[in-house]
Amino acid sequence: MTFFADLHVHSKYSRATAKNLDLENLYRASRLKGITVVGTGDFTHPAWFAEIEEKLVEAEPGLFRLKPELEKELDRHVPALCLADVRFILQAEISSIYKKDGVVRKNHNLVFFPDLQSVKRFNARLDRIGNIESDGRPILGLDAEKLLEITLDTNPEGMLIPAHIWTPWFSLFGSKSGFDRVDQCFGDLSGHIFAAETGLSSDPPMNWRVKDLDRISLISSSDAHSPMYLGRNATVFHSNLSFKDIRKALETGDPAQYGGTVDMYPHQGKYHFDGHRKCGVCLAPEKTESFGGICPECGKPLTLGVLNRVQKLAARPRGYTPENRASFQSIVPMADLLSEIFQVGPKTKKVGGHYDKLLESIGPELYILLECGIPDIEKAGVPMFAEAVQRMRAGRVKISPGYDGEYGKVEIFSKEDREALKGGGGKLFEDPAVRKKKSTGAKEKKPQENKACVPGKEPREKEELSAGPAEERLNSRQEKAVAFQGAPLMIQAGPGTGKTRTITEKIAFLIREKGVRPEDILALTFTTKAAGEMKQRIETRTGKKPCDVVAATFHSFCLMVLREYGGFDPMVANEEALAGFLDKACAEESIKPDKADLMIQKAKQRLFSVEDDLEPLFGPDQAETVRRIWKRYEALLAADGFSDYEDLIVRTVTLFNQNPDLLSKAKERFTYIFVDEYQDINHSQYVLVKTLACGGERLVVIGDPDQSIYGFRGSDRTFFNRFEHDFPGCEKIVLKKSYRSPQSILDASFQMITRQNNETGRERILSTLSFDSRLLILETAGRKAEAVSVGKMIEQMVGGTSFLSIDAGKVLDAPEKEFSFSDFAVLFRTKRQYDAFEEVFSTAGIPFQCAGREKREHPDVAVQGPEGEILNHDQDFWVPEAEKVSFMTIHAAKGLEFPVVFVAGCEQGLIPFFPKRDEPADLDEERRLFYVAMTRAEHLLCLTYAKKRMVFGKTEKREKSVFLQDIEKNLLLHRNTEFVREAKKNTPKQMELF
DNA sequence: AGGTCCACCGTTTTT
DNA sequence: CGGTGGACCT
Repeated sequence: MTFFADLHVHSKYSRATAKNLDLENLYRASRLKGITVVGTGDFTHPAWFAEIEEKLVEAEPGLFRLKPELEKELDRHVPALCLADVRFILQAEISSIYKKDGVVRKNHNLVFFPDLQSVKRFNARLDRIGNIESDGRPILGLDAEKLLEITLDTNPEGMLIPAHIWTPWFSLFGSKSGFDRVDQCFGDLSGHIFAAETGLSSDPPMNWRVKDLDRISLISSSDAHSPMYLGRNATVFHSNLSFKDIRKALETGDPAQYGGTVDMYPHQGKYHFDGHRKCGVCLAPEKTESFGGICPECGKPLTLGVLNRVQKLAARPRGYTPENRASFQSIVPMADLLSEIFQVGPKTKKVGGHYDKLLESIGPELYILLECGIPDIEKAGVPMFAEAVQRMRAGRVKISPGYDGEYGKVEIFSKEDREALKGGGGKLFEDPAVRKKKSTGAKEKKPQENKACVPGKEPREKEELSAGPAEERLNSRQEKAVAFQGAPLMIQAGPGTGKTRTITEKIAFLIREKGVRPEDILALTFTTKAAGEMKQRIETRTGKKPCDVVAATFHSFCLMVLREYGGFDPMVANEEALAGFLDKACAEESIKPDKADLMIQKAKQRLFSVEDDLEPLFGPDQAETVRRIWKRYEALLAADGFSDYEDLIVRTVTLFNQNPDLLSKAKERFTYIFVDEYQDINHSQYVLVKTLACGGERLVVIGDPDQSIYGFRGSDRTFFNRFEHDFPGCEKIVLKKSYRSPQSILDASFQMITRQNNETGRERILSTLSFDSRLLILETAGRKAEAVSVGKMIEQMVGGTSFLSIDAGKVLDAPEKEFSFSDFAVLFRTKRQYDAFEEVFSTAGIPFQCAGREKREHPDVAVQGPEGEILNHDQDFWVPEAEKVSFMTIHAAKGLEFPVVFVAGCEQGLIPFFPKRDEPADLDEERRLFYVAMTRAEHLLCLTYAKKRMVFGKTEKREKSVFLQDIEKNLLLHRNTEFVREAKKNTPKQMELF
C-alpha cells in the first residue's frame, strides 16, 4: 500500500509545544492531514511514555494504534471522508551537545524502536547519562556516535535518523556546530545511518547536490510542535504497514518501497537564506559572499542559512538530479493557501472555517493538495482555492525566503491576479508572466561601507614575543625568567600569566641549552596532580619520555630521601588507620579526634616535638591535653610501624640536620630546585627547602601570594614575601601579562585584592586578550532563584546566541562565541551551596558534575565520563572533558580556568565566610579566595548573591559581599533576576528552533 | 544490644 | 533545617 508517514513529532512534554499535543490529538490531526503512520514523539519522557503504554496497543508488528475505545470516541469528531487508520511508530528526538575533535557539536537525532521493551531499556540507559525527565526532547552531553551505539545495542532493529540535518544550530551538517561529512559524526557506525531528515529549510533537490548523501534515503517530517502543523512535510511509502517494512524501505531506498517525500518549499523555512532578523537583512548566499559574511547593517557575522551551507558542502551544481532519485512533491500547507486567499492569518477563524469545509467535502489535506482532481476541488466552493492548488502543484508560487529564524512568506496571487479572479476572468491560467520566481530578499538593504567591516579589534598591546613556534613563544619577562642564572630566583606569577609554561620552559632550557642533566633537577609541588602535570609538560616540551626530572610532591620527595639516604622505608598509614589511632588516642579526652588531628599536624608542621613546650601553639589550657593525645597517637603509630604524612617531612629535616654528609650528598645531586606554588609552603617545608638550597644559586620558586588560600592547613604566605630576606641577592621577576582573562576582570580583581592592606603603587596585570567583558552582578531573591538564574543564563549561552549581546548594556565585547556545558563553572564557598543548584539543574536537564564531593550520595546523579559512559560510584571524580557544567568550591577551582565563571553566594557570611555569626576568621584569606574565584574566568564572570538565605534553619536577610564595594562601578553591570527573565523571553529561537 | 530523644553545631582539604 | 552523638531507656 501507499501511505504518508510523519516520523518526527513532539508531545506536550517538549519545550514550546502546544498543551493539547497528546496522543488523541495526534491521532485526530493525522486523520485530518491524511497521515497513516505518525511518530509518537518524545518516548524518552517518563510521563509521556506512561501515556503511550496506557493508550496504545500493537496493531501491526512494530506499529501501534490507539485503543479501540479511545478511537471510537474520537471518530465522532472527524469528518467522514477522513476516517482512515492511523498507526503510531515509537519515536523520540535526542539533543546532543558535546565536544568532538575539540569543537562543540550540537545535533538532534531521531530514534525509533519497534517495541515498548526496547524503549524502556533505552530510556533506562539515557536516564543514567542525563536528565530525561525535564523535557520531551532531552538534552544530553552524549556523542551522537555513542547515541547510535546505544540505540543499536538496545535493539539492532532500532533506527537512528539524523534530524533536520541542515539547520545551523543543531544538526549533523549545521554551519554552527555540525560536521562536513556523515562519517565525521558517526565514525565506524556510519553504515547504520541510512536515512536523514531534510528539515523544513531544505528539500531533496538541495540534498541531491551533496555526494555524501547519495546512499541515504531522505525523509521529510513536520517536527510538529502543535497538532495543526502535523504532516506539513511527510514521507511516502509503498510498503506494508510494519516497522520492519518501513525500516527496509528506508534502508534499501528501493523505489518500489520508499516513495520519496512531500516537502514545503524550503524557502518557507526559517533558515533558508542568510541574514540578520534584527537588522532586517536577508541575503542569498552569493550576496553574503560579496559582503564577506558580515552584516551590512550591524557589522557582525551574518547568520548563515541552509542554502549557504548546502552550497559549501555541495559537489554538484544547482539543479543536479541524480539517477534513480526518489520522487518528491512541493506543497504549501492548506492553511497557508487559505490565508493567502483571504488575506488573513493562517490561524484565524475564517481560514479554519474553510479548512473544515474542504475536509468535509473532499477528504484529508494531503489528498486535497496532491491528488484530488481540480474539478472536485472547485465543487467545494471555496473561492480561488482550486486555482491556488493548481498553481501550487505547478510550482507557480512566489516566496520571500526565510532567514535567521524568520519564516518565509508565500505569495500565490498578485494584486492584479486577485482583481482578475474576482472579476471572473479566466485568462490568468495561461498568463506566462506569472512564473515561479524567487525573490532575492524582500528587505535587502544597501550596505553601509563603514559599518560593513568591523573586524576584531587590535590587541590592546603589541606582544613582544621571541621567535619560534607559537607554543614556545615567551614574553620578555617570561624569557628573562627562563634565561636568568646566577642567584636564587623568585617568579611572582599572577593568575593566567603563564606560570607553568615559564617553569617548564626554564627546565627545558636548562636541559637543552645548559647541559643540565634532567635527573639533577628537582621540582617540588603540593599535589600529585601538579607533579604529574609538570612531568608531562616537560616531556612534551623536551620530547623525551619518560623524563628524568624529579617532579614530586614534598611528601613523595621526602619518602624518596628517607629510602635512598636514610636507609629506612616508612609506611604511611592510610586515612582509615590514622582515624582509628586518633580515636583511640582521644578516648576520655576533651579534644575530639579531628580537632586533635589538626593540632598534631600543626605542631609537626612547625617542627615541634612532643616533648617541646606546646603552650605557644595551643595555649596553657590545651597544651598538656594535646601532649597526652599526641604521645598516645605516636605510640599507636610506632606499634604498627606506621608514620603519618607530616612525619615524612619532619624526619627528612631531622635526617639532614643530623647527618651533614647526607645533606651534602643530596645538595650535590640536585643542582636545581624548583618549588611550585611557593605561597602555599608551610614551616617544615620551608625549612627543608632552605636546608637543601642554602648557599647556592640553584633555587627557583614560583607562585602568587594573592592566591594563598590554604592558611587553615598550615600554608604561610609570609615565606613568599620573605624570600628576598631569606636569600639575599636573589632575583625577583614579576609576570604581568595575563593570557587568560579580559582586562576588566583583571582590574576588578586587582582593585579588590589590593584593598587587603590598602596597598598602593602596585602594578596591575595587563590582559593580552583582544576583547573585554564587564562583570555581571546578579541579585536574586533566594538560593533557588540564584540557581535558576544561573541555569537560565547557561541555557541561553549554550543555545547559540549569547544572551550577552541581547542586553543593550552589553556585557561581553567579544566576537560571538559558542559555549558548551563544559565551558561553565559555578564556584561556591561551601559545598552546602551545591544542593540548590543540583536540584534546579537536574530539573532543568542541564548536565553538571561536582568536584570533590565526598560523603554525599546522589544515586540519581550519574557520574559520567567524556564518552558518556558510567567510568564508577565509589569515587567521586570530576572529569574536565565531560560535557557538563562544573560545580566546585573555590579551593578546588584553584589552578583551573573556565570560559564562563559564576561565583555563587557573593554575600556577607559566605564570601567572606563567617564561621560564627558576625565576623570572618581571616578576612584577608577570604579576600584571596575571592580573588582566586574571580580570576578563573576567561570570557565572562558573573557574581551572584541572594537577598535572603536560610542560615541554620532561619531565613536571613543578606547583604552583598563587601568585596564588591572595592570594585569600581564602571566595571560592573548590576542586574536582578528580572534581567534573566527578559533575556530569556527575547531569545526563544535557539533552544527551540521550530 | 538496640532504639529514641534531645542538644548541639554548622568552612575550605592535600599528602 | 538536618545530621551527629551522647544520654538514657527498654
